[in-house]
Amino acid sequence: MSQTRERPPAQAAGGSPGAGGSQSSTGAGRQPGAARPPGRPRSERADKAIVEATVDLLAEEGGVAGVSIEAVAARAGVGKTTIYRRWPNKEALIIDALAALKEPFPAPVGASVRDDLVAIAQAFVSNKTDRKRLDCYWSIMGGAERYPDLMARFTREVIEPRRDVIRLVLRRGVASGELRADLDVETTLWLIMGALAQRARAFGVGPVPDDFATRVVDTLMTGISGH
Amino acid sequence: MSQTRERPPAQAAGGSPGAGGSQSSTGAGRQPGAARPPGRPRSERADKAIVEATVDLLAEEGGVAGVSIEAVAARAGVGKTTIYRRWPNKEALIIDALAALKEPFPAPVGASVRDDLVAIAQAFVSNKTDRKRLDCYWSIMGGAERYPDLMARFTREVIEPRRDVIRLVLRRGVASGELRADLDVETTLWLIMGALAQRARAFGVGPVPDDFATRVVDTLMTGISGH
DNA sequence: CAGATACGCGACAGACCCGTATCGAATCCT
DNA sequence: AGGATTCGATACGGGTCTGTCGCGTATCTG
Repeated sequence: MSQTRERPPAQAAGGSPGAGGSQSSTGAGRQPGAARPPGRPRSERADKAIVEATVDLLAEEGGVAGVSIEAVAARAGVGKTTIYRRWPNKEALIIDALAALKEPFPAPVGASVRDDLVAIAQAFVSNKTDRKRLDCYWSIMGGAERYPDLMARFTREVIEPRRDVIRLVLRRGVASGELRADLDVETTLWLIMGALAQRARAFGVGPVPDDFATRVVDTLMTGISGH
Repeated sequence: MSQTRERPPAQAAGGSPGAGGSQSSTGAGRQPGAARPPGRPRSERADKAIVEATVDLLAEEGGVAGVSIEAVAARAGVGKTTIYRRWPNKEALIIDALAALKEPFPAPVGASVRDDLVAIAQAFVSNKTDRKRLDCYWSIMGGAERYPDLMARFTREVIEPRRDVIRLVLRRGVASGELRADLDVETTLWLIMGALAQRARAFGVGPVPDDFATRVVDTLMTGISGH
């Protein structure tokens, strides 16, 4: 869906590229029966540098508009040619680069649903990778009308899997009786994610306090009603 | 804080410019004792058109980067000169233009705190002006690191006053006993605003359903705990 | 009326970016 | 060795945007 140049991808495209990265520069994921093409193989090092530079820029610049191919090339220490040989344009590059943020999220199994939710929420606002993910989220959602495909794919491949983790925890809570039997899972999801995402972005009122995750979960657990 | 040109502002700057807009093109808010400057007065019509075009573009383009002076001028049917005569650069223009979104929000006084919250939440996601405000919010927050002054001022002058309305309702609920005596007002605020803002931006899952505001408030009121 | 200023329009230099092309050097296979 | 391909670097034409300037016209004051 991204490469339009002559060569076949030779790139991640579904697999987990960051798994090994071991010895040889290539020869790992080669198709059995497909001969290696002649000539110098593409640099995996360049692949990684480009994707990382793209994600970093997206997170820092606060918008797709701030990511220019030239800036990516400079930051990755790579020629523009090397980028255009792999992706036809900026949007395709960003779409592929976002796959770098996919790495899923193991559902914690702690003493209680409350503890699990707190653990997830805590990671959401304090973990470094999660923070980068969140910055990219804001960058993409801000320009969502401009790049709907980008938003759709990011939502499907990065956001939803993480929401699924919370869904799982919530359903487990319903099953165990820790949560209401008639729980509105989706609305609860919006409440949790919304509060965390919004608060994490509001620099004006200072950094996210340590106990914020706890307060969110507990307020939500208990409810605000007086009875 | 914005105009650097020779002339004094002659612009809103604190007042409510959209109130009258009645007959004469000027002569309304003139200082008693200060003589009117010679020459053709600045067009109020251009003022309004520029500000409106700026806000619209900010909401539509999904980012500060998408607002160019040239686009604003074209959309407002105005020469670039007319803009540069009033504001020194894009950021100053946007800062002033956002004042157009200030109009506060009367705290509803309905039968119950729950009804008030639902009313506010409903307006938040369905009212047209509120939707534009929300789009601007996303645009600005996305590029918050790039334009911290812009975000700070927008937060202070547009967002916080509206949060204050909800704070008031929540405190009223605590006083009347409808809400818990030990309510964590700020966290509750993040939960409500976060859920609404996030959901309103997630086009991928369809438009905001009519009952979303109700579900958010009720889930929050009741809590999710099983006991 | 004359003087002062604002108006919309278009031109301009400088900056940035896109996407392509070309270069010599490097890397891989046969 | 020789052919194929990629590498980073650089240059290019074409586009958009910025902020300034000059033009002829419109509007207001005295």
